[in-house]
Amino acid sequence: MLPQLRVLSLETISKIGQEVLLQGWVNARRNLGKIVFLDLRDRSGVVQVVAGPRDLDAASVDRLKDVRPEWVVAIRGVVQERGEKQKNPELPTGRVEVIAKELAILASAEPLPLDLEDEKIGLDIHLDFLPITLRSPKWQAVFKIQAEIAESFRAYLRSDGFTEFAAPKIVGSSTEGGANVFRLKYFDREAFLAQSPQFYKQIMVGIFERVFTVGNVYRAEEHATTRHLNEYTSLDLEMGFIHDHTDIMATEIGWLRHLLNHLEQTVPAELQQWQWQRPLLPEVIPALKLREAQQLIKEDTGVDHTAEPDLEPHEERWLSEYAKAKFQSDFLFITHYPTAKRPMYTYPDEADPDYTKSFDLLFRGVEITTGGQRINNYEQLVGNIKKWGLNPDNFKFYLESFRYGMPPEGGLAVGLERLTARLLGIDNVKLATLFPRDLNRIDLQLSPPEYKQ
RNA sequence: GGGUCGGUAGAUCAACUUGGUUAGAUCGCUUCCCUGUCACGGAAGAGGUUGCGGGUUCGAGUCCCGUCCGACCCGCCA
Repeated sequence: MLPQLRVLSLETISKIGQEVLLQGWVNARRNLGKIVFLDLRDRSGVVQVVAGPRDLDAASVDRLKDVRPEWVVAIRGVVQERGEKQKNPELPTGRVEVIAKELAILASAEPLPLDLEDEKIGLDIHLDFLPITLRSPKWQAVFKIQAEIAESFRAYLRSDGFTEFAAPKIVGSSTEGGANVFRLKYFDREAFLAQSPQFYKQIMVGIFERVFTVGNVYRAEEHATTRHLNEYTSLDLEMGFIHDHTDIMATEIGWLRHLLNHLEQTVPAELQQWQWQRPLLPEVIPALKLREAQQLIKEDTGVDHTAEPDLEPHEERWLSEYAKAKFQSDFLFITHYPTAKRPMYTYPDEADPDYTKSFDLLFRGVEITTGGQRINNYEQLVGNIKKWGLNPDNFKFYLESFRYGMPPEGGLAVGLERLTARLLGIDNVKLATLFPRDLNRIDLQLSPPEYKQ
């Protein structure tokens, strides 16, 4: 067997003539008879290994016969510059190759049930085989990018005086009303999976002024669309001492600008895999009041939805097209949603109390953010809880923050998977989710028995 | 919850409109040949109760009914 050497990533193959230990998966195997070429993949990339009887010991030659794609192997060899005719300028490591001297098999692999390079794999098959489909560079790229989106959120906010906290996922009362909650047994009583960290981030404003949290939230809605999940990752921020909701919008614009630069700096190759088109982000994202937006749609299409409390999905798409053409922006804020259709903590506009100081952010046809100013006055908040038909006793814990001094504040929540999907032009949000939970799927456990093997 | 569309080798699809011997193709898989390939190439081969059940018919992958599964749209939301 091979001596235990340290792992040498492919990035370090710079010194010609160096002896290295490579550990990775076999990406491809080209058997020319006596000589075998292996493309070996590790976290840093892919490199060609040349395995032939001239340099390889007899036992390794024997083991080599069995090696197939996705087998995990360790190879001791020497880095060599390729001959002029053998250089492949299309590959990042096409200038070099590793001459194998010894090969050990760390794990065998059954033949793949699908083709990792196949771009047309069905959604169902893709999701059922996520543990292997995610190995392809294209899907690796999605989730590397997603990790950097979350990283950018953290980095930007931290630099702006925000403190990160972890919000509980098991909660004693359902927060927002509206959306359905997952119920669960909590010892001898009932509890819920959190639909949002809303109450906790507001409470935390009373402590740190500016906070953010990144975590999963749960919605028990029986929807089946390309933009809904039953578990998704929410990027939440909340900040005190604001003037109104526009301060929150300004914070979001600042982050988005940081985000685009951060991605282009940290994961340029991964963006390129998805034919990255940098979103149009003007200095100030255009903003329309809901009623103004509906009026525009009415004028253009003749369909009068100016009495509706929210936009329909096709109207969101229409408005995104409009904003792109009119303002050269892939983003569009819609503000001032009706008070009656927003949660009880949403701040009403003093000038027009039927509408709120709230906003959604549309990005390439889909809503990716909801935010706004919150009611920070204790009496007003209690009054609203009653007005919404809720019992203030159930909100005592939450209300303590406001009873004992809460500054004017507000915040927002961004759907991480939706943002990822829209940034990369992925049609279905499930494909921008590592392990999506939906109506029909918790990994394989809700799938038909024949898939379980 | 309402609506629309779909289900054929391991994968991606064809054959369905107009019913007709042994349901094809590509990739993958197996065996053999090959020391400069790079998604290597070449030769041969295996692999399908056409989701399931029933019906119409001399005959059904194809038409009809039921059922299961899935995708998409809507409601709701991020």
